[in-house]
Amino acid sequence: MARYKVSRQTVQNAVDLLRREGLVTGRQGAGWFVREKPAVLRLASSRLRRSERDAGRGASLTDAAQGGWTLDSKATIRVEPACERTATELRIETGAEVLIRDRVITADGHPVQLAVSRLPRTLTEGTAIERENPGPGGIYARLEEAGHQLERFEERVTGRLATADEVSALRLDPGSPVLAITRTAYDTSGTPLEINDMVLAGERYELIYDLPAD
Amino acid sequence: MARYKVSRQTVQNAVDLLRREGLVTGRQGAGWFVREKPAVLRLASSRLRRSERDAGRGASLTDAAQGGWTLDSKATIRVEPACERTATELRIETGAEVLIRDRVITADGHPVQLAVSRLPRTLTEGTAIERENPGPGGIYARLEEAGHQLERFEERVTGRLATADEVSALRLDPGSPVLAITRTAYDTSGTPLEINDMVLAGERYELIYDLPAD
DNA sequence: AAGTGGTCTAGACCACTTG
DNA sequence: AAGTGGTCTAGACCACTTG
Repeated sequence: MARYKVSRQTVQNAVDLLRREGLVTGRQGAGWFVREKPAVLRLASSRLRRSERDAGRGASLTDAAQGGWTLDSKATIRVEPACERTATELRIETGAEVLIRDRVITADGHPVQLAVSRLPRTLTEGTAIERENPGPGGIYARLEEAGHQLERFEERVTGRLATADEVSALRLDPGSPVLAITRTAYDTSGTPLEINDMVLAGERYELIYDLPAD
Repeated sequence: MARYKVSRQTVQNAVDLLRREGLVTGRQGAGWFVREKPAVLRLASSRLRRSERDAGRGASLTDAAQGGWTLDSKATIRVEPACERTATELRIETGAEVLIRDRVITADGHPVQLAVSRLPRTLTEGTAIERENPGPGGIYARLEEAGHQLERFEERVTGRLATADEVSALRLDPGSPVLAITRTAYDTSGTPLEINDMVLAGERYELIYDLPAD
């Protein structure tokens, strides 16, 4: 204000621009700080390979191994009747039981990803998928053990601004961009087994996809 | 201001929040308007298949066919010496000639994507790749005709906020999220042939990737 | 206690559009 | 001309931190 002879509000607007560009963070009472360039986590597309599951690594842990991060997650498990969207996408009846695994994934202790996974209850009842820790290779390994051979995954990616809930869960600054990914897992008969809605801090992740030319 | 008995600035801040969430747009002198939910353009991963090129469709046109959009693009072609990053990624010498195709892609007349494509000049000299319109199947078809068989593509995706330049080029509201994709095309010997830096209006696109399970 | 950031009021002026 | 949005000044108060 003194240096440029402008009012408080003008400085606030200026510094708010820098905040929204992700360059600085303000802490009330403490000051404005240049933001540390957040290290990029890479989700190589190899993370969904069967060889990784066979080696006992779930999709998230494969990422961790790649980037040198210590990944961890807390899961809340619950059963709910399928809403219309879920029913359509899982091709089950509206109201049928759905197992929901609601996870917060942390990297070196910091929350970096939200993941809400939905499966028809008929596939999960009595399996380790209903436990917080589903064991080596994750839920995909358990599905295959139960005879549901996976064939392919589809990921749909969009970019948008974080909602208020995401801002608080991922400790983002308001107005931060996120990557929203919806992954569907299909078995060899083309039946969807799982839908996973993920939200990632946009600037902390780089997604890597490998695509064949023919 | 009258309804809630608050000051002008307070209303401005409130409405600015809605703007950043992508819900409304302000036009000076005209008013605030609820933003039309922008239709989603889908980039199916099939867009890089050889069958599409053989059918005469480039990657962008395949998108268009899928979503019912009329896609168009304006390209500026230029030759520059390779900067360090480009040289490393294309595995050529710093300063070697690079062909740059700088494109703005429009959907139904509205700019929706920026794409800057870089290829070693040695691959493009005397080919239609150096023309604004490279012909049916796009530059990938021309590369294969010249004997450079494509094997795979790698796409790296991040989410971030639009820069000031991107805001004006894509007619975005300030603070809008974008998807930044860097695609590298490799031939059968594993040599990179092209690097394409794309910037997409985050909320207008949904990227679709297909991943095999094994 | 003094110095930060965050947000607010009241009033002003300019650019743009015509509800 | 009157009504919009955008931005600014000057001053105020509260929450939080300790430069």
